[in-house]
Amino acid sequence: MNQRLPVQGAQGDLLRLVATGKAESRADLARLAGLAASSVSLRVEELIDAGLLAEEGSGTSRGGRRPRRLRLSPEAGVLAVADLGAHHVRLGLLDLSGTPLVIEERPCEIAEGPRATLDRIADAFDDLLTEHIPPNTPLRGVGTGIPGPVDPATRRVVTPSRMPGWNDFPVAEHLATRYDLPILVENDANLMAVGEASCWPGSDNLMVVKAGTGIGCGVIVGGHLHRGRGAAGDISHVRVRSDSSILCACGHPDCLEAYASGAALMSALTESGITVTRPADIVTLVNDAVPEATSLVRNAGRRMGEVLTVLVNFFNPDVVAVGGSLSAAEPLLTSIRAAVWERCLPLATRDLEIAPARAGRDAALQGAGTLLLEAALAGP
Amino acid sequence: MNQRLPVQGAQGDLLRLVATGKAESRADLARLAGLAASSVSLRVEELIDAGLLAEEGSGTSRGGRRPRRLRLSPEAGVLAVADLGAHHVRLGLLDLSGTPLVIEERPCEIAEGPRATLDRIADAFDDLLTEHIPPNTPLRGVGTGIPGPVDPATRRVVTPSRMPGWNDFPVAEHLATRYDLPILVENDANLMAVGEASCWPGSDNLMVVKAGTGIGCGVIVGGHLHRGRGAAGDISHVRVRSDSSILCACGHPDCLEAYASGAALMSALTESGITVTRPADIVTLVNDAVPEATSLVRNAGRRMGEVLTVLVNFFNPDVVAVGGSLSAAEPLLTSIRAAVWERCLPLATRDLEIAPARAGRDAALQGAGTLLLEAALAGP
DNA sequence: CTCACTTCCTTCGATTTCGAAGATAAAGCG
DNA sequence: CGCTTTATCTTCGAAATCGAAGGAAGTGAG
Repeated sequence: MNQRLPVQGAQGDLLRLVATGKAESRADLARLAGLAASSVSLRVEELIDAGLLAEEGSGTSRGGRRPRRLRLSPEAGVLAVADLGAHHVRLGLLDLSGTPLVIEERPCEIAEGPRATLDRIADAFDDLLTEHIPPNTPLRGVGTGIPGPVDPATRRVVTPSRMPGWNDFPVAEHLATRYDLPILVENDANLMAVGEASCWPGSDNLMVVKAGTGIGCGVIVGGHLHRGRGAAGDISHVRVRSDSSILCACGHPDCLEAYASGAALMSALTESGITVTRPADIVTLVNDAVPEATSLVRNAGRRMGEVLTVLVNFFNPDVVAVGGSLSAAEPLLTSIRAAVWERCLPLATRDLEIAPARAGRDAALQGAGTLLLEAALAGP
Repeated sequence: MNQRLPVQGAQGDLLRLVATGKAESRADLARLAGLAASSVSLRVEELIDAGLLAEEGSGTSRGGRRPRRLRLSPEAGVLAVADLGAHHVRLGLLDLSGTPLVIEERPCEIAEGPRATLDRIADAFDDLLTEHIPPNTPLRGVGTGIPGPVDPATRRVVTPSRMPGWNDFPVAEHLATRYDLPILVENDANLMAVGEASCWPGSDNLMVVKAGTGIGCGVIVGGHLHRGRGAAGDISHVRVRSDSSILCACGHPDCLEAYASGAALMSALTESGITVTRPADIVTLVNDAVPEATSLVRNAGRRMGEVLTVLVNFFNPDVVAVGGSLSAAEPLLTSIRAAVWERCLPLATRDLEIAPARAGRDAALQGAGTLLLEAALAGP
């Protein structure tokens, strides 16, 4: 099982370089792969014969002969990716280079349990495939993001909150019964981090914070997703300094999540008599200059910033990217910045960029595409 | 300049595998390097001819013919490494596999400035070389640990505290005037982390805390030292929760260092009328069951544990190793463990080991050896 | 002890990869 | 417009690498 792309040896590296957009010509490939130009030409020839690569016109000259541009062939295949949320799923098809072919959002209650949910996703994939993709184009991989911790060893969901019936469920195995393909199961914040990372070329170490209903975080170290033992990236259950004391769902007092998550802000607003149903509503209130909302968001940013201070000193990333629905509220980022600049070591903030996420709503799907391409190219 | 080992192509990989102790025979090499057995034999032959490898008897059988054991030749060369402290320097010579040949400690005031200090180290290297090493054995690399931040890009010291005259000094360039060799300049806690990492086979993600006069920390991610932009691993200037307020030397209130460093503990003891001159004295007091000392150490451990909680959740390492002179005080580790176990996510602490450092006093020197071997083998 | 089996290492022809040289194609320039 | 320069890509002999086969040296079972 797990049919991988029909490539061998150096072909995989070359295909990866073209798919990730790092190389567009044989000359690029020779430079980046460290192979002789002649070897590259041979391998490329094979890849074209195999229908994976295609030549497409010529690129722009750099002072000499114009390169013959290489592209992934449309028939090379597609990837089916999904990002599962609490009440809906965002899913779509990408080509092997991660370019979205079709993306849509469907309602989907995660509380219905893993079987129903995963089957719903798979059905949606089938719909999209028959509707948008020529029948001879092969599916090369299937992946999904999960709003909870995933054990990378077993690829099962582990002790998720708000996901009844999912604990210890073998997600990858279940999908494998429907697809004889590389299958990816990963935490949603991690996927988002991978997707975001490709928007920051030159930055190898990133923290990507997802500020939505909850607070997620993905970590990219040396260009690769850092999983640790499966739980890496959690910042929501860190204790924050506070006068009062709020008990978090995890059983500990004063977790960041209890003060700064979208859920926490929403219940605080409700208490002051303002009704909101989604984190995005908070952003609207802030944009309408409702003082209670602005103050709450500013406070949340300061608290997140205090936590990030510790992590920036320790991890010393190039970039902290802030995404998620709450990130659209400007005071959030401003307060985070203020807290980090104030307290971090000058050496750690010297070249640090704290910025809004660049990848947009499909970051997680793009990230899934990146990881799936790796999986499809990985050794036998 | 920077004469590297006379190896090319795959030879480097093979030499590295033997030097790091991962391979002991041609068969091991073939397995680990992914080369054909025949190619390995050829390369090994060349390395033996070059005087870098040597055959040494035979190993133990695994059910068939006994392997012919491979070792680094003693004439392959030596590495000169130093670990600079505030008032002394620990330095020595290693063979290419990192085995100490001779190690000694000399008094050395870092406050005398970089030129005097580095020349003193180089003189000591010369002494050791003439005294202990046959004259035809080449020196293959020189490295030193610095008790302050080092910019990995420029290999200069950056804004160090307690190192007058060192700021922005080009340490590597200065050493390069005396040695036409690979030169390593690295923060001491980072070196210690690298040395410690080799004592935890199978663990790819480590945090190594050095609890001495100050509090240092080195991070190993995926088996490699994580430098970030040069400041990674700092945990000493993290704000801790506290009722009182102490101003740290860095200008911020309530840094961990101001509460839990050896220096802080010493001044607290002095205030209670107990005289101590070195962090090791605190350990003695604790072992003699002096209640003030024990209580202070326990408190320091709890505070360090609280900070580590955040980092363990985020980084999710396999191991947190605690070294440095203070680590010999048992209550320190116990309190750290208690704080981390209590507050961290179960998923993060599931397989986490919080343990005393294994590498001993020469951890940093061994780490320097590991990194220097890499540098000496790296491409031209 | 003999015989089958395992592992280690080398030999040697087949294959792959390389790299220098040349062919192709374009830009810059007087 | 021809000339030089630059860059891309291919050709082809040289060199490195591989892999199958086999010898060497051991273990263990009958």
